[in-house]
Amino acid sequence: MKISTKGRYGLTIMIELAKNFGEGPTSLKAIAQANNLSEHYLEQLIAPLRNAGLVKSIRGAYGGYILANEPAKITAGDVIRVLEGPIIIVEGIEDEEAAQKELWIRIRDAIRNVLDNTTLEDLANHSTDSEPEGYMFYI
Amino acid sequence: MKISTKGRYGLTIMIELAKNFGEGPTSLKAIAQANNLSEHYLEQLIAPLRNAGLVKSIRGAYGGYILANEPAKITAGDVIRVLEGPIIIVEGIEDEEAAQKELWIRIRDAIRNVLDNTTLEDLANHSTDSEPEGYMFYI
DNA sequence: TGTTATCCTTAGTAATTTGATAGGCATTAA
DNA sequence: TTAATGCCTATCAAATTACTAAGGATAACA
Repeated sequence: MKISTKGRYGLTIMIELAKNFGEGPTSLKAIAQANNLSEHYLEQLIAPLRNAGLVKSIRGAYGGYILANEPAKITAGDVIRVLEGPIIIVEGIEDEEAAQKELWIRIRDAIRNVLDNTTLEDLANHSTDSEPEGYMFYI
Repeated sequence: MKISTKGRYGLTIMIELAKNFGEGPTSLKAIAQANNLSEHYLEQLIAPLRNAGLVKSIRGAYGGYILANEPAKITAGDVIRVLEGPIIIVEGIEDEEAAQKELWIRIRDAIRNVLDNTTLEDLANHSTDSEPEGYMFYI
């Protein structure tokens, strides 16, 4: 179980757009180069973000993308939900698994709380406070 | 992103063993039948649980599995970590993604908190308080 | 008007994971 | 000796992930 590169790269895109908010469109090419990612792959990630109304596109030369809303009004949850799809699917849980229900509800609520209370503004401003390397991200 | 059946079925096994704790071994066959699952598939899930020292096996006729410890001393985190592997891999995060670090840390800690504070005893006793159907588990 | 930079769409694909199924050997209680 | 169980290895179809490839549509700008 993990958060895939879809969610991570998607957040990377959105944070870049948050940093450039109010300064006109940012091209995917610029974002891809700045973060050393495949532009083609990012195109596939931003498509659902556009469909979800989180970003607006400006076509043609010197076009690009802009956030559809202020960075303080877009949460990490908005982005992750679009790109990672349903998290903790325990839908259609069997009666036999009823004992586990409480656990999944607790985990779901804990994650929701973080995702819905962290905005792009939070993430864009935190930029490079560079903690020590070697920290780990296993639960 | 989701918690797969590995984690769910694994918890199902462990909760059954918790219910039968102190009453001798429980066979996988019995657990499989009670929960309408494939016995062969459960074998593959319990192998890592045994290797991790969470359960002990008793071979031969009328054998089965028992918890290696009291239900109150085994947490959901012990089980999930073994079966689901690393959660939220953001290891080897790039410098460019530094802005996201705070988010992953917050989510990691929130999930850890739930997993490490929910024991098999909690889950085994909660059994069938049967909440209304149709609740959802998307984040 | 032509060029170029960009968005947009579809298709393909190798590697990995998931969720099993199958067959058979090893061990032990009765 | 038999039957019940754990244990081990292999196989496999479907889905997902993380891309790559190719090219069309649109619009700024010279």
